[in-house]
Amino acid sequence: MLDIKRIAEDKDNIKVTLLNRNCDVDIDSVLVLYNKLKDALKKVETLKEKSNKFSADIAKFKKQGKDTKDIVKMVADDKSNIKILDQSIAELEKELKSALAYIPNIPDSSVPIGKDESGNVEVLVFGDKPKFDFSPKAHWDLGNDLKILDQTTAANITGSRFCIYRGLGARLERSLINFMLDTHTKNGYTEIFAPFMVNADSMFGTGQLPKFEEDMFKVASTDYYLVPTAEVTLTNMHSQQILNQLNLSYCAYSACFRKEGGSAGRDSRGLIRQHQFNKIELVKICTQESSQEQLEIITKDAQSILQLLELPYRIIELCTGDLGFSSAKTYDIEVWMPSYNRYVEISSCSNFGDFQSRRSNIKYRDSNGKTKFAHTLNGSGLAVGRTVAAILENYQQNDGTITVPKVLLPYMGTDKISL
RNA sequence: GGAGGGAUACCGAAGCGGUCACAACGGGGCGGUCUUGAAAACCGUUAGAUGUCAAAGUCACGGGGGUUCGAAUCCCUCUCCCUCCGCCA
Repeated sequence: MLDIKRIAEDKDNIKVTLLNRNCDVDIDSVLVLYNKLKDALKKVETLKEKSNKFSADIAKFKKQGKDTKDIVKMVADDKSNIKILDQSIAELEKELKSALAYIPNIPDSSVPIGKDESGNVEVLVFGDKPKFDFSPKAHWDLGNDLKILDQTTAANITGSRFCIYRGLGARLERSLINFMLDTHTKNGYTEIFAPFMVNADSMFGTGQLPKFEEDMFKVASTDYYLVPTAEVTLTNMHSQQILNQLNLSYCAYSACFRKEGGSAGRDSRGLIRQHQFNKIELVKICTQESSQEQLEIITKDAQSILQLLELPYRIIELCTGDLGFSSAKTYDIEVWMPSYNRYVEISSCSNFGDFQSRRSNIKYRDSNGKTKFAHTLNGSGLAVGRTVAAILENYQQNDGTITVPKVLLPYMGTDKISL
């Protein structure tokens, strides 16, 4: 949520930045609403002041035994006017709030300007892509041949875009979850295990609602949604709070649920795009001054998993046209996927500035005792299913077996996945 | 699911129709006096939103609605928490 006052003060600039991220919201009509609301508020507050004063007089007069009939009638008349005005104010506020709810965050000034993903900037390449002296297989074929992944059976019991992990496949998924959480808690993140269902307020707070309702699974006969990411639970743990202590760091495992409505037919094979997948999420809540620095840290912490797993990856900075709705600045981490012959997103690390904290009302007191909106950040650390896919493909051997990455040995209990 | 009890500032809690939200009283936090230092004691300080250059003002006692000239206080409703009973991993 943007600050309406900031929009009013910096209208022209904000129009340009919104165009840069391909958003064509009519800012002028929002400001018309805002001015109408301000006028109505001024009017009603004057009336309220008057009637409050007279009401206090009534109490005084009664004590003195004076007659209050006339004054009571006068206040009663004002009251009915106030009621009408209050109703129109409530309507204006609702309209303004819902208009603001659909306006995306303003990109940070450091974000490269671009129309779409072709404008993204590669900022770092890490590791060497594996060279195979045989024809490498895709992870779904490897998983099928090794009998560790089974989409057919999952389609049978649920539907498309689900997967069953079996034997060492299931063990690999679980090992990665534990390895990632262990690594992040060593780096100072507090581990959280939170509900997989949240209410609509939480979904609004982090920006999934109202605009992206179609992307979410809603639980029938309840007002609850299945979380699309643990970002929702971790960030909203502190909604409606004034925090005394900041620079909070959380990590959590959660299953994530997404409809993937707009991607029919894309990545339908394998683990890349599922309706349900596991993810370790990192969330930071910090002061306004430190969020830029914290974004670099959270990105580094997410990368550390890939470095320890010795998987080749690169980092790109998203340009204005490719930035997510709530984000002010985002680094995507992409892992090398031999079967795609390109890098595939495995983590997205974002600084949201005060966009989410305005929505979910997360504040802190600065050193002068003034309350301010906190800054929030998050990053995947990492998407587990895609990590499994990357390990299978990058660590495959000529004989169809998979070498287990060294750091996973204590978790896997074996150095090789074979039939 | 049944029956009760609650929700007030960082925490506990008073208030039960106008004098109690510039929120009593405790505790905590912060600052100070005293002390070699600490403890204790004493003194001071500590609270939302909106608005404004600053004020004034307006709003806020879990959320929403109602009664009243006036509601933290009365009524309705929703949410959440606690206790007991029932059911149940």
